[in-house]
This record gives sequence, structure tokens and C-alpha cells, in this order.
Amino acid sequence: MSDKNDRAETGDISRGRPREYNEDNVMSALLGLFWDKGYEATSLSDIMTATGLRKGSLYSLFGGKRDMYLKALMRYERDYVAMVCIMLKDKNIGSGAERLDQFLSLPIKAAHDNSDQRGCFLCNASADMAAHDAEIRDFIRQCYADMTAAIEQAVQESWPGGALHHITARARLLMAVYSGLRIMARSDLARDYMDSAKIAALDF
Amino acid sequence: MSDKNDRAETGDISRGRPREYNEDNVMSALLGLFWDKGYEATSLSDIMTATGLRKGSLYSLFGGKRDMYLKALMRYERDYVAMVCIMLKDKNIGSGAERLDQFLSLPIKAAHDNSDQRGCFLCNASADMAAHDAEIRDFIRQCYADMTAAIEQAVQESWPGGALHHITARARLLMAVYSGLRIMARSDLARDYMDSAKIAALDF
DNA sequence: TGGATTATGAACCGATCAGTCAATAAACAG
DNA sequence: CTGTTTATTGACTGATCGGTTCATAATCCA
Repeated sequence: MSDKNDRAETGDISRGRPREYNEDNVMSALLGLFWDKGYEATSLSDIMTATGLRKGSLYSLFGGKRDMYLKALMRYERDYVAMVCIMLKDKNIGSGAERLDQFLSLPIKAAHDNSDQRGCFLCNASADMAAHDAEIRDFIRQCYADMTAAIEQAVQESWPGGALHHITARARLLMAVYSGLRIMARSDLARDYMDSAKIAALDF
Repeated sequence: MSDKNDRAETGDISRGRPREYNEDNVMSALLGLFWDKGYEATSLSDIMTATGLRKGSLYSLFGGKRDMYLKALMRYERDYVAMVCIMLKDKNIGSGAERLDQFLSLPIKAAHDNSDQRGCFLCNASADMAAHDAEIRDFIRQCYADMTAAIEQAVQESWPGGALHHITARARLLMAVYSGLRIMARSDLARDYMDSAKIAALDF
């Protein structure tokens, strides 16, 4: 629940009473909640029990509930989106085609190997908050753009001699397939459905 | 606001005070609200103002808010999903390939010709409610299955001699692309992004 | 005209919502 | 020790939540 050595760990030398919590754990709990339940269905009391913090601490750390959501989304970008982008661009992992296969396997592994029905928080947030919050919408759009650019690198590698506009288009297609599978996974989409959609997307 | 002739219109011969509203209009308003804002963000008072009905009438017509949502989803199925399925199967409209083109044009037309950022209510509901409501999840899954079957017919027509498992896989792929574009459209995805994803999905 | 039946509207309900605040506690500096 | 700073806590706020109840209104049938 509390890390008394937070200050020592982080090298924080600020005065006053030290924090009893670890901000990283708080952010993880916050992300888990919003990822699973979305914005409105997550209440402050849910957040209090999940983080172990009281409102006073939460509101000294965040500006409000919406700010908590945005920060959770930013953490998702840092911990998940960025890692996927790195994977898609890392030639040490495998060929371009292999990395694309790994990319489209993510929704399947999550849903059926890990029984994780939460889908992709980015996609959920797009459905949930994007249409009514400009700042969140813009952040999501940037994440999509980053992922698409990373996909494009893998596509380019897997398609020597492909025209640039074809490569771009194919990357966008794969981004859409990924998002679609992630959203459909929330409805318990069967594994063989996802498998064959993946195969069709990669058989090219 | 009210249709005094509702009874005459519908041929309703029930006794008692006649309804002052048209159930079809109420369902349209309900669908519009949940489609745009999702379940939790839509309040009873939103529903009252949009439908013009008071809680008394609403709760005599529905079992509760969640029931209103499910009925709205069923209406979406009837008015949108079913029509898309018919279009995908109707040979009078065009070739299989042409119908698939029309199908993947739906997200683009909605988002950019009609400036409709609501996406697909089915996809939104999958992100919003499916993970925590079994009945809604099953209904959504059935809608996906119906759409996929309709897509499969058009794919089969556009791909004479294609092996059945390839046709099935391709239909599932196109269903995922559609869902992905619909979800990404909630974040104001650029038209040329959607266009090229569509072209890549159909260039086969 | 007088039940019987159904719909409507407004008041009302306890619960919960996000958010605030002031008292208290725990650290450091002097 | 005292004073300063920051963190934690729990009580409190007004608003709103989904839902209920009941008197009244409007229709049909007899």
C-alpha cells in the first residue's frame, strides 16, 4: 500500500511530509480502472479503493477526474503504444513481415492467451472520450499516427520495391485491422475469427 | 412532440388513455443519445429532454436505463446493421466487389460527407458495454456474425474459385477493417487516411 | 353518466456523484 | 525546541444520479 522509502528511491529532497504512496503504482491502478471500465463508469470511490489514496491526496496530485483519465492515457502511450512502436521498428526482432505478424498477434494473445477482454485502451478511449474532448482526441490521433508510422517501417521492409503510397496505404489498413480486432475482442470474439482475419491481412 | 393520432396510425385499439408520443420517435431519440454519448454519459434527464417524455412514461415503457440502451441497440440493428447486410447481399446493387467498396465507404461517407463523428453504434457499444453485460455482448456478437456472413457473400461473388476458408478469412478481415475505421473515426481520422486504408483493403 | 383502464406529470426517494476544506501528521531547517 | 512545508484524513458540500409513487387526466365501454 505504501512505500515509506519513496523519497529515497526517487532522490526526492523536497521538504515537508513525504508521500506515503508510489506514484507509479497509483498510475498503474488508475490505468487499469479506466482501461477496463471507461471514464464514466469509473467512480472516484473505485479509484480510492484501487489506489488506496483518499480524495485529498488524489486531488493534490491531479486536477480532477478527467485529468486522471488523460494521465492514465498518457501512461498507456508510454508503456504500451511506445513499446509496440519500438517492436515494429526493431530489425533485431525479425523481418518486417514477422514483426507485422507479431503486431496483429497482440490482440489475439491478449484476448485468448491472457483472457484479457479489455482490448486496447487507446481504441476504447477513441470510442469513449474522443468525440467529446478535443485534447484527448488530439492525443489519441497522435498515438494512431505514431503507430501507423511504425507499421509503415515494417511494411516497407517487408515489401521491397513497393511504391510509397502503397506502403502507406497498407500500413493504414493494418492499423485499422488492429483497432477493429481490439474493439471486437471486447465482445469475446472467437479466436479462430481473429486468427483468420490476421492471416488474411498478412497474406498479401 | 406528440402525435395525437398515434392510436389511429398504429391501429391500436387498446382501452385507456392513449399515448401522446410516437414510440418510433422515442426510439430514434434514444438511439441518437446513446450512439453519441455512450451509456453512462447519457443521463435520464438527457433522455427526458430528448424524448419529451417524463420518467413516468419512460419507466412504463422500459424496465430501466439499461433496458433503454439494449432496445436502442436493437433498433440500430434493425435500421442500420440489417440494411447494410441487405446491401451486401443484393446483386441488383452491383458486383460483389462494388458492394464491398460501398461497404467500406460507409465509414468515410458518414464521417466526412455527413460530418458524423458518432462512428458505428455497434462498435461503440462493443467498447462501452460488451465487456460488462453478457446479454448485450451476445447481441453484439450476433450482429458481427450477421454482418460477417453478409460480407462473405459479396466476397465470394467477387472471388470466383476462391477457397471457402480464404473467403471466410477475407470477410472477417473486412469486418475488422470496418470496425477499426469506425472507431478511429471517433478521433477525427483524416479522410485520406480512411480512403487509402479502404483502397488497400480492396486492392487484392 | 360512471366505472375501468391506461398515460402523464410532478413530487419525492436514498444513494452516489465529483469535488472542497480544515484539522492533523510527518518530515526538515533553524 | 519552534516554524515551515507538505501529505493525509475524514467530514462535508450541493448537485445529480436512476428509480418510485401517486394523484390526475384522458380515453373507451357499458
